[in-house]
Amino acid sequence: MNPSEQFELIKNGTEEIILERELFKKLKQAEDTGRPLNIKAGFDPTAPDLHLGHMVLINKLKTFQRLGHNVLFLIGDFTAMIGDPSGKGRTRPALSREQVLENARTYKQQIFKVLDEAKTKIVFNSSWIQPMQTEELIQLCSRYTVARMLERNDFQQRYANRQPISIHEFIYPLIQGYDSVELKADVELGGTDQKFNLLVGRELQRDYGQQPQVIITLPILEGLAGVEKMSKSLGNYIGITEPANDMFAKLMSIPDALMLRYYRLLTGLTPGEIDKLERELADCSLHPRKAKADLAAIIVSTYHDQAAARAAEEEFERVHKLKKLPAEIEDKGIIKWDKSKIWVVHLITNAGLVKSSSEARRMIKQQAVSINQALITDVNLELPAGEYIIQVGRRKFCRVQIECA
RNA sequence: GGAGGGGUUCCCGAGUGGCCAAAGGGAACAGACUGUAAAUCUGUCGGCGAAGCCUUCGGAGGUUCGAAUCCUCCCCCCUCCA
Repeated sequence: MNPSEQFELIKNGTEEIILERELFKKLKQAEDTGRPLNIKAGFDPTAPDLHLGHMVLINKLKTFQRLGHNVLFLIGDFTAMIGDPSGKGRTRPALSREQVLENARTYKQQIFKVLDEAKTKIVFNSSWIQPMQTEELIQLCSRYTVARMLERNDFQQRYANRQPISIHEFIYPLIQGYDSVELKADVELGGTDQKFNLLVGRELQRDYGQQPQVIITLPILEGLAGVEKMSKSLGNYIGITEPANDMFAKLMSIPDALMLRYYRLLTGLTPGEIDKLERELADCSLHPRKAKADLAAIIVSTYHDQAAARAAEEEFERVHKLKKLPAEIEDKGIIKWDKSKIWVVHLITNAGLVKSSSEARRMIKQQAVSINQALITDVNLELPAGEYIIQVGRRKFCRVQIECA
């Protein structure tokens, strides 16, 4: 593939490339010299549970690998150690060496679902930052000024709004930038929120006499509700190791308005194909539900396989369209009860389908509870011993056996 | 060292003695409808076998018939001045 074709492929779905002509030049250089580019991307060692939000970036790394370049998968174990409170006021506990390595292993298991292991090098920034002498660190700090630091958007805002900025937050971008120097990165990828930090890397490389890295920022993916960014702590994420059924169902629950964005950022369809989808949705020749189911199927087959995706779709139809019981219902085993009958409220609470008896009452009142496929309307209902299939809401099911005294 | 602002139910954020289990928004959950766990509408959103009772508003005491609200001490966060 010639450099301009490569360039277009890389550019697709990105937010910004700084600078485009430098990227082009580097691609050309790589082509001419046969030396692949070093593509850097940094990750937090504390969150080995990757979700689709991470995959926007990882997919882009994959694109580079397809084009023959090398990925430097940087685990920021040192940076995480000093913590990045950024407003949250919570210092992270330093992870032990073993813990970091363990997390790195989990990363590998996940990223190699997509990335090419042979073209990926996993590196830890503690290996060069840790041995750094205080003197060196101070020298590093001397290369940047407070005024320039305050250019960073969130610093600027926090400063203006009289919100705290800790000193070490200034060191954060410096170390991240220094990583690029150490790795001689040609390109660094990051979310749009990382733009400033990525730019520091450029400056520092120039300062250390290296060719500055090209920066590529990628959009931040919104989570399930479509309002906030996808993140584990907000609980609005789709993990890439989740079971196919859950993945499919969660994808079906995203707002329609988010669909095309997911297509664009997560599926690897070409811009042309996505434009076509958009047109078809607009003129109603493509049903939104169909479009979303296709999206879900594509994504599920990426992290599982096509058969799993098909099965997940069938299961989804069965439960949500035909309102039938799912193929597999969790068996909660036997519950021993010391009375001759069990009160429904206790039954569904003990089966673990609701957190409290108040919630159980509410669910019954809201006509959300069925036992053996029959709607429960009486909060005071008592049931004898036996096996029950309980359903709460549209998606919580279980089978349980009750043994009464 | 000095002056001031603040800690509220998952999150944001009202509330300055009873009408407060605590406004409003977000998230979440349920029902209806549908095209799906979209959208929209409606409802729910501390606990208890509940017309009643119990526990919550940074922590510990106190004032009061009655406190998230007033007082005392303590912890934590922030800003400004030096």
